[in-house]
Amino acid sequence: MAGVAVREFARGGFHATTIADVAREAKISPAYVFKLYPSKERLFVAALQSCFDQVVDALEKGADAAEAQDADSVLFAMGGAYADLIADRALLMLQVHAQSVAEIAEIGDALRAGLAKVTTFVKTRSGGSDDSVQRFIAYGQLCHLIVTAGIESIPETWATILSHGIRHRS
Amino acid sequence: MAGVAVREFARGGFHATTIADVAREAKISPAYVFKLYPSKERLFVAALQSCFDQVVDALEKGADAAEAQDADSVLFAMGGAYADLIADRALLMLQVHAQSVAEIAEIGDALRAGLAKVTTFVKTRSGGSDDSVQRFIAYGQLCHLIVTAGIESIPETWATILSHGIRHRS
DNA sequence: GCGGTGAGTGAGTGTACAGTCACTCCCGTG
DNA sequence: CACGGGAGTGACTGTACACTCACTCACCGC
Repeated sequence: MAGVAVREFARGGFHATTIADVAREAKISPAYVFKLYPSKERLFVAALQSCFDQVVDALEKGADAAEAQDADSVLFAMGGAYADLIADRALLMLQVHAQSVAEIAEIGDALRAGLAKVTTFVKTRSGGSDDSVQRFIAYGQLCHLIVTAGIESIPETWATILSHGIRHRS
Repeated sequence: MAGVAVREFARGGFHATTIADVAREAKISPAYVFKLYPSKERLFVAALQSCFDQVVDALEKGADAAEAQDADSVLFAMGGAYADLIADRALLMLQVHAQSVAEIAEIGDALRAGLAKVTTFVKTRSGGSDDSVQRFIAYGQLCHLIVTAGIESIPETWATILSHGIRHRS
């Protein structure tokens, strides 16, 4: 259910995705969605929490698989794991959409909670400096821009400057 | 008119902002908005173009005011100018909203055009390396995250890691 | 066989919004 | 004065959506 909501909200964002969309994809009636979640906002929040859980999970697996365990190697491995995770775009798009409706109190709170979890995890698991962690997140955000704007497939100079060295699939 | 559209779309994003909102703020009737722009999408695109024009303008003024003219100094000055420009959040929010509705073809095109302009300008005016320019944009995106999620006013550790050294006003 | 309970739904309701169209008003020109 | 046209609008339409509610049905212990 939350998984379906992730995919649907990732496609259309909060406002352009209807409860009927999610219900159809989950093969239940719209009315039943409201039995499970009290409002559209809360359903979105559930999807966002699931999204951040998956991100932290992926980062952890990436870190565990790192060859060396110094901060830079771990951060590098985490970056690779993140790139793999968001290959299908859904988790990435959901974060971007969440950012754009963060003014809705419940969603803003969930977004901050998710970022707190990710940032804290990256810091403690990698043991890197504050600056390294900040840079890790900054390049993650650049990655979001590249994907949402479809920059990776543009051959022009400006596009290659932005996406140089950023890993992605297909 | 485009200025009003920037402010209104920045507040609510594409889907949650109505033509009536923009019309009210511009003190004209909704019907007349459709005389000036053929669709809501095109109005949004006009706002986005105006937004990127202002960004490039601000970067240019910042670069001109830089003390030294080596690449790093110019980039630093541009960063400061950008921080000043987006102090009122409207231009920043509009970019974030644009990212989240970039799947709408006309908007995606306008977004890419804007990014092309900004990136190309930063590269040529600063004369910095591709990597420096990429880093400049990456930290710009981090800045967007900090503002949209309201991280700058959070005293917790994770929040200070993300917003350390990022300039902002008020 | 009966009452209770949880899973699930069909059929609505009220409202809001993009876009349209026929129209008025005003101002400058001949 | 007449009149052409640009600036601007009121009133409408069709549709879509969040949310509600009374209801059904299957399954359980007794």
